[in-house]
Amino acid sequence: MTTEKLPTEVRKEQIVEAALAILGDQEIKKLKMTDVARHMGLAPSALYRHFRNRDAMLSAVLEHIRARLYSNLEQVRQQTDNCVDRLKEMLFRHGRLISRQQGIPRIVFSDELWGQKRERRQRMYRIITGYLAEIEDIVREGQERGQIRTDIDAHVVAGMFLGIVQPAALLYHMGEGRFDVDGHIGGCWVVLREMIVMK
Amino acid sequence: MTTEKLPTEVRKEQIVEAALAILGDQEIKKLKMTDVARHMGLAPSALYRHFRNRDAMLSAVLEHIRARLYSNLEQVRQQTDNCVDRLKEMLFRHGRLISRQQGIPRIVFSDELWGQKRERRQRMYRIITGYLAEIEDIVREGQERGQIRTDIDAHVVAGMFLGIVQPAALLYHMGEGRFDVDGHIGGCWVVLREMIVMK
DNA sequence: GCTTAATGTGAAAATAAATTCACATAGGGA
DNA sequence: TCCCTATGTGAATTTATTTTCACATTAAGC
Repeated sequence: MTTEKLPTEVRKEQIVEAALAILGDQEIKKLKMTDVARHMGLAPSALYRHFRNRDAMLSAVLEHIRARLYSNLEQVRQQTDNCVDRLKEMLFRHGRLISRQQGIPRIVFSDELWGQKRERRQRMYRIITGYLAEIEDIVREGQERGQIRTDIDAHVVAGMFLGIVQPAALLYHMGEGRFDVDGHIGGCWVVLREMIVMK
Repeated sequence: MTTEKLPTEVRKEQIVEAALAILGDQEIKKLKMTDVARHMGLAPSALYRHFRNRDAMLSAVLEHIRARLYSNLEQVRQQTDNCVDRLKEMLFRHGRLISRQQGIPRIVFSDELWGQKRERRQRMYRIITGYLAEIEDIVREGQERGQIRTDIDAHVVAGMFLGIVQPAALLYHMGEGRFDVDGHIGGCWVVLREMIVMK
């Protein structure tokens, strides 16, 4: 087989995307080098030109996810100025990530990625807690601007955000797409909004 | 090495417990036959006298978990009659399961166990949704007895239960025990209680 | 056009884990 | 007591996957 040759930068990106595509797909399986390679029409050994080993590849996948989550955050900040709307938007975007994007949310609770290597597990932990801290910031800003009740702890709100979004991902994947993510998130948002908006 | 000989019934139980102990332990790793065997001072091949293969063993582990969760439910039902108290008790028991028991909550979101085999994934899905249905029942009963607000959907409350408990498990395991499960659950309970009790 | 470094390949080796198998033995029941 | 079977063992064997390696090829710069 003769395959086009591309610079590493591009290939690295492609490999990460292939990995994500595989993880996001129907079947829940271990991410195999062979699969990733096949998905891109390369020999498995080609992957080693771009990543030292499987581990390095997984780390790159993780980094990609981190970037995605944070860019989402950035976009929402620019999209609207109202903190309640920002929260809502983040919630629904996350929902879309679960049901329509590639395997990002699945990875968040996957042994596969953070399970084995301690260092990676810690990185994942920091990604999630960092993300939650950002949500917390949105809430706090909303409180300062009088859009959100001040007698409710911003940290608790961030916890509820995770509490809405994470079980949805779990049930969606375990239920093989049967679980109604949008419905769940929509319903939860009504309750959450009710609870936090200034009356 | 000369090891005592025990009847299968006993051994099966021991094997499942060894598996759970390993999963619950510090290091998050793939459940290997070798590890389970070593944990009990047996040769790996001995395990095959009791389970056809690794898969059958994992299924037994899953069944054990199911039984544990449901017995918890049963105990709480007998312990108190007040539905709000029952909910609280379930929440805190689950918290203890996360931070102090063997690896049950970790398994709930583990690719390792429900990831590969479709049939097992579906079973896990049914276990969780069934458990939530029971929580929902507690809520509904509380509503009928006038202990819980009726203008709030029992299903939503069950969803929040999962939303409190599951992220706690995730963060506890990823954070290597650093995450304060009791604090999280305690805090959430205050909010939840506030939201659902009849005023 | 040539050179060469980066990228790709297939086959083989390394690693890892599950599983099988021939043999050993404990211990409950005739 | 002796037998028979369930349980246990260690040493292969199988299966799955990652990783290495010697060699091929492309494309970018000279």
